[in-house]
Amino acid sequence: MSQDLPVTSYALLGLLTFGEPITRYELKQRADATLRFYWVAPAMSQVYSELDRLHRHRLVRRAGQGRGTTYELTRKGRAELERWLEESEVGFPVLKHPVALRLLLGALVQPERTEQMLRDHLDALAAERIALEDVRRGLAGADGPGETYRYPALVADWGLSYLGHEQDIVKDLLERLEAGRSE
Amino acid sequence: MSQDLPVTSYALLGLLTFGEPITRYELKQRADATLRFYWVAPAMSQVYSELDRLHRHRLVRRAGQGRGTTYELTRKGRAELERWLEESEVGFPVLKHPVALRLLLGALVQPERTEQMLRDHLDALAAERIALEDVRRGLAGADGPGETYRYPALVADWGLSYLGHEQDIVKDLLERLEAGRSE
DNA sequence: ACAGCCATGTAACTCGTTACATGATTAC
DNA sequence: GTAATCATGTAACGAGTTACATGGCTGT
Repeated sequence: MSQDLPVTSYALLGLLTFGEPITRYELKQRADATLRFYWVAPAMSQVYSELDRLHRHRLVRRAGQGRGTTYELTRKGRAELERWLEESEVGFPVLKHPVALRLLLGALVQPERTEQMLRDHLDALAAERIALEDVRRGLAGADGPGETYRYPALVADWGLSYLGHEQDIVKDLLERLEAGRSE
Repeated sequence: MSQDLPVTSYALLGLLTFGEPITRYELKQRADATLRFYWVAPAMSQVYSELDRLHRHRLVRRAGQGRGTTYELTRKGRAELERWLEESEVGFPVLKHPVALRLLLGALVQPERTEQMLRDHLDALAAERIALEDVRRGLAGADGPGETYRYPALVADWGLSYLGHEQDIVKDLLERLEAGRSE
């Protein structure tokens, strides 16, 4: 492999390392349930095209045909995933935060609008947190050192801590806005 | 305007609301200095094409020609930006976090590799924080309620708090990894 | 029977990037 | 003079999305 694939390819390949061979549809669900918290939730059509590419590169193997075809890593796929983890550059996280972007432009709208947006964001954060707590619970029991879900559990804890802190920040911002408004 | 433009268009339009008319080159620098912390740092070529589009829609006005042409909001541009802030859906933040993605796959590499990655990430976070602290200092003095940089200052504080918390989480993860390894 | 989900696939489009190309201005 | 930075622009590409289309399976 002379050139790296896009990161999302490796992310999907990585999801295949947990458990049994799965269908593309199931892989999409797994991505929606886990990957979306710290990477992306790829469109269904992208799951199809990415798996086609991974198959062309012999990094995954199909089993069965037609409806219910499952996919699993090949030995080459695992080796390539390990190589990528070892050799490729990691890169800094990218955050696309529409709420922060709109807060930046708060001067253009009524203060109440901005405050309402932050309150709505608090609701969304609470919902997101519940979803991630569900994921975290599903990992419990096999999350100790050396166990299957150790690393996924660490990532989930990371996400939960992030969401909790985000809630704290937004509450604090709301207070500062309200305090400034009544001056 | 029957259809929303991409969010990045509004982001760039929004950056034009602060201060005097600027060139596209300066707009790119402004984006690199501020927008990148919570949205994206668009490529130079995208700044050109986005401003072309904004100009086609009469949302920005050019002044001068050739080298040094500056851009500023039109009245229509400001109205459209306000409309977008009021009417469009906000959407949940998207985080693309290569470090978390690799931590998920920690089982595939030597533990020392993962720990080194987290230490490198701590360094990167410290550097990012210094850069954002510079930005924050530049806003001080006009960041009170009702002042020009009030909202940008709130966003910068948000970012600083986020980075600080991220540092704490990563330190904690490192300790958990090291503790688990010596069992 | 019918609704809803499961499941698979294609086509068109666009956002955004990288690579390429050019030349003016400034600092040393 | 020459290197670095300022500044402007085009072309090709690719990742990822939305929209479209089809049909099997399952529960009521």
